[in-house]
Amino acid sequence: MADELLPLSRLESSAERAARVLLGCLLCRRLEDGTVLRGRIVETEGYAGAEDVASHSFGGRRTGRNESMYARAGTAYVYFTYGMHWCMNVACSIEDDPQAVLLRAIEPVEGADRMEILRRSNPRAARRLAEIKIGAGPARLCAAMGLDRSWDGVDLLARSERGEDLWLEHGDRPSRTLVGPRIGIDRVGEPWLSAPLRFGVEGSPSLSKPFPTVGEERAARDSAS
DNA sequence: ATGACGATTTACT
DNA sequence: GTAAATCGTCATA
Repeated sequence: MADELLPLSRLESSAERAARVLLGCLLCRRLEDGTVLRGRIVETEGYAGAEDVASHSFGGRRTGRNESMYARAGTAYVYFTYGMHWCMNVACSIEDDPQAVLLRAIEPVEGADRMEILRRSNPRAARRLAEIKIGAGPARLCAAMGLDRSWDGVDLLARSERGEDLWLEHGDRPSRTLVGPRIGIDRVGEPWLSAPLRFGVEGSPSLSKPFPTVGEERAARDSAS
């Protein structure tokens, strides 16, 4: 199981299912000097494609920026936002169906020291870094892994032969999965505003924000295989 | 060419 | 809790 690439068959489905599948998987990066970084994915959000008002691909919108959303499952969609942050998604359907999963948080598994240096290289690095977990947020995740536009469109289900690389591996499945509404989409209306498409690994110290603890959004048994 | 905006984060009251 | 930071992208003209 260890060090095995995630197969296409695990990802090629709906955004909701793929967002669950990616929990526990390892986001892996090889740096220029050969150092390998591994982070366990502990928080994700599904974006359901052309029907989803909160998605960059709502209404079939297809531009230079979001073109990677329309690619085969396993393709990275990395975009720049708020004039200073990078965020990373994984496309999760067939070509031309723009469903994707936003990676919202990782826990360092390997190379945490380099992740710390990478996040400090951000000009707006937090003053109180000790209180902020490495990778606990979509933009913090990209900072820790050193990701930017140059990784947009990369196939995460294959390894490159030389140089830097980025890929996905199997990892320990969460024993329980947290579910809640997505973050930062306040401008969209119902039902998408409160659609339960945010998922988290219960007990992880690296979640970007707490999950709701009442009603139907309470932690539920993970039904993914 | 211009203007509005953003799947965030940090600083500050 | 609220506001600022900061700029690539897209829609409009």
